[in-house]
Amino acid sequence: MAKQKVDEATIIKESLKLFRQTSYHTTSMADIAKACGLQKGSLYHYFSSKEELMMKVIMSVHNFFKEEVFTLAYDESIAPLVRLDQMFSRATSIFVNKETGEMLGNVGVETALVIPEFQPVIQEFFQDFFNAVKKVYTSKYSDIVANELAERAVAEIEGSLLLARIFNDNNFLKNTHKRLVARLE
Amino acid sequence: MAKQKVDEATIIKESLKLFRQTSYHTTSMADIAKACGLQKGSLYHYFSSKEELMMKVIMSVHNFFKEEVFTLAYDESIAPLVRLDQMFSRATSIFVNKETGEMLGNVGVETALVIPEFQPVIQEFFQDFFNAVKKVYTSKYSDIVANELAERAVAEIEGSLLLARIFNDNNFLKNTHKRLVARLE
DNA sequence: GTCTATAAAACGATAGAC
DNA sequence: GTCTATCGTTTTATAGAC
Repeated sequence: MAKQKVDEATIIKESLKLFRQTSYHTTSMADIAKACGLQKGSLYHYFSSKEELMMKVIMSVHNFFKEEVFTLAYDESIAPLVRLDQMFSRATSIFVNKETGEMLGNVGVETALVIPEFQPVIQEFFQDFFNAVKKVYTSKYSDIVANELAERAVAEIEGSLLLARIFNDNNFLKNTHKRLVARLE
Repeated sequence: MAKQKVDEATIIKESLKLFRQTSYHTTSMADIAKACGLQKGSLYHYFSSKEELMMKVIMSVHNFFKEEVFTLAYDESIAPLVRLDQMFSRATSIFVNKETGEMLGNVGVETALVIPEFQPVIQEFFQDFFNAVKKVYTSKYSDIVANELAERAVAEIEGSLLLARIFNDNNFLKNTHKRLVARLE
């Protein structure tokens, strides 16, 4: 047996990095292979197609957010304001990070529109995001108001993320974080 | 001389429609030619490359917004609240329209990250958008507050546009429009 | 010898460009 | 229509661990 150069998790991580940097459609299997130190054909030992690889990347991002971000919303031992602050802090630092950074916003739309299989899993990510934010707002507001605030928060975060990337300026994210937390005070 | 089947404006319009529907990178020159009833080679009579075509599409969208949307912000004969309402109404109806609909958000990021030439022109669009919104808020708020509100408004609009496309539900846009106008009341 | 992670080469399709 | 490049994918072969 040939010595194993990489494992599946490494390929997913490298793919995420590339998809985030240069989008799904402009990242080739050859690019991914090169980043992993493999020949592109060898990738098919781990994944049956580029779409299957992308699907696993999406699920990997979703799980990471579940475990590292969304979970904070449900920790009743922490005050709501602190929970929200921590959640947005973590999300922001993940988004800004060039390695693991946000991908499901821009790349999500890019792919969800063209590859129908991706749409439901991307929707699930945003639904979980929304639910987590709403949960915290519910501690202070009625269900209907919490719903509106959560919808607004997710939109604001994704929009400021888009502006941050277009203007190459992370202050858009930082300002949004501040505003969202202030809304709970 | 052979009869001219289409003019440049028609090609730009058809390209915009396709880029919006299926993104820049998955729309081929053959797709565009087909939509125009041309041979793909004929497109190079009008544009030297796909990138040049895209650049003209971006500028076309920008001009359309300048003339149809942003201009409203500077019409002092109309009350600020009405101006803002009209601006967001028009922007929303353009975004929702499948023909001319918004493109510089999602496709903007998709291309700006990969093709550096696009970044400054996409930035200009958002700067003009921001300036127009800020101008209206300035009638009621201090410069610093108007600045913040405008930044927030643009982020919210772009974010809700993203959610509208991912969930295939235009209510995200309608709700955002309502909230933004209410903020001026 | 068998299994498997890799490389190498080549496939058909399609891209942008002329 | 043709060209060249490159895409995602498939196939074949090889290297080394059990």
